Amino acid sequence: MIAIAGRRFMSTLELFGMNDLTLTILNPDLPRHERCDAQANRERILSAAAQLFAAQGVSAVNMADISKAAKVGQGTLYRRFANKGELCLALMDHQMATFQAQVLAQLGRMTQDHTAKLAQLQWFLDALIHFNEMHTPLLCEASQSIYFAPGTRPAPYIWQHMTVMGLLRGAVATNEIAPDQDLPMLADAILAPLQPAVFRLLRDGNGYTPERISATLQGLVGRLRKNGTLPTW
Amino acid sequence: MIAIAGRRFMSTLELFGMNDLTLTILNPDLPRHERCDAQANRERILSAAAQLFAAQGVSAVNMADISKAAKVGQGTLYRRFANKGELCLALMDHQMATFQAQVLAQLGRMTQDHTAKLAQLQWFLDALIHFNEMHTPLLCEASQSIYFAPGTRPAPYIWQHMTVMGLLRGAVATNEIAPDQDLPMLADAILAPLQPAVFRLLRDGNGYTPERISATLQGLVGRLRKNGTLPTW
DNA sequence: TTGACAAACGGACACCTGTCCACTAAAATG
DNA sequence: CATTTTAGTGGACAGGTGTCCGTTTGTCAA
Repeated sequence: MIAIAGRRFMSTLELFGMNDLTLTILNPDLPRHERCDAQANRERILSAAAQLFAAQGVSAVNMADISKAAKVGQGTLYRRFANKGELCLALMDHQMATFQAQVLAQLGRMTQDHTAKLAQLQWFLDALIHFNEMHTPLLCEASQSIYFAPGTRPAPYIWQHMTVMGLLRGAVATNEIAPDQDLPMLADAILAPLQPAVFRLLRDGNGYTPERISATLQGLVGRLRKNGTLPTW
Repeated sequence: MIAIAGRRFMSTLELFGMNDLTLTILNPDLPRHERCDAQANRERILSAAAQLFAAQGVSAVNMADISKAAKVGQGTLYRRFANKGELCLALMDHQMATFQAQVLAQLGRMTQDHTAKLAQLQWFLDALIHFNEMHTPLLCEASQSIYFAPGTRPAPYIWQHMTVMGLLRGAVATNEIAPDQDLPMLADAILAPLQPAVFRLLRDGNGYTPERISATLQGLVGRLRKNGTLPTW
């Protein structure tokens, strides 16, 4: 029986790329407990995967390879990470948290400096583009293999969306943009080109540079402002 | 002769959703020949697939099922369609061609009526959204399994991009929008939310209606106009 | 017609992903 | 410490994709 109960749930969250911080915030009280052998295995798996990915590229490595390299059964591997995408997300967890912290700090600074909200949004998009640029293979793998129940979305995307929404709301408050807009959908539209698969298509399929992508998105955001003038930023 | 000639190559193109018109234009002269037994098999496969998809849903049907239902070996199936996505695209070929023709006709009409180019673009995006809406499962399957060589993109997307580009150029010519913009990238940014996978995320993951998506995109396009006023359309 | 050859055929097979389940061992309990 | 509970383990296996290759068959030319 039973056994796996709580574990299954946790992995569902981890699958969404939540780091402990986020997890704690969004789910203050959850089934705990990961046995120490389990934790050791988790770490062996992560480091084996990191090595293999670095050596052969993300797409050339399969789950069996990883379980062999980590000296762990397949069942164990899949118990910790339901699929390759989840594993990739876990590998980025730390860098994701760092990135989020930096963004938060910078936006705070800009607000203190009275930087316009739209300009903050433009900065954020640029930062996000560079983050995507650095982690394209892992992000693509993750976005490909993770299953989304209707009404649910992966945590990284939720965070991005929340951030953009917050800035747009701020821009409404400061009278930078018109208030009668569908802000949630607008945020999704702005973020669409940064979905990993689309981003890769733009980069590799179309040959656009990150700068070019960034410039166009910033142009679009600049045009949101009420008077329609070009952004000064 | 011939009839089916050049079929093999054609299938490579069809994989990209090209109809005969497009094909002819882009590839006036190509290796010919598809044997008549091959053509018969192709049709048996397509109709078997259509039936199975209708009965059980696209994702519930696998290639082995299709080959069995079509009374064809697996090898034959894969010779005709390298993967499920290619097959899906082939199933939409006719409707895709029809849609393209209708779009072309309507845009021609609008141009004759001196409708503004940006308004034409807004109409086009709306039409595209409804096309996506009708074919989401097939489009998603197709976009998932087709491999893109760097520098290449699937034909449906090429056509969409060309259309948007043409309208944007027109809008520059009629002085509706500023000329100093990165039109190719802008077109991609506008189309990004309509990539099948992203579109499905917006619909199912976020619960947006097609109308809501359409309204926001049209808002974005409206803001491209030089003076920044709201669109009259 | 007939012979030759490329195209087409079909099913066995290699490879991967993800699940299942009988067994093991960590941790909680008394 | 002994016992019970339950998370954790690992490998066999089911299911699906796509490839390979020996055999068959349409087509063309003589």
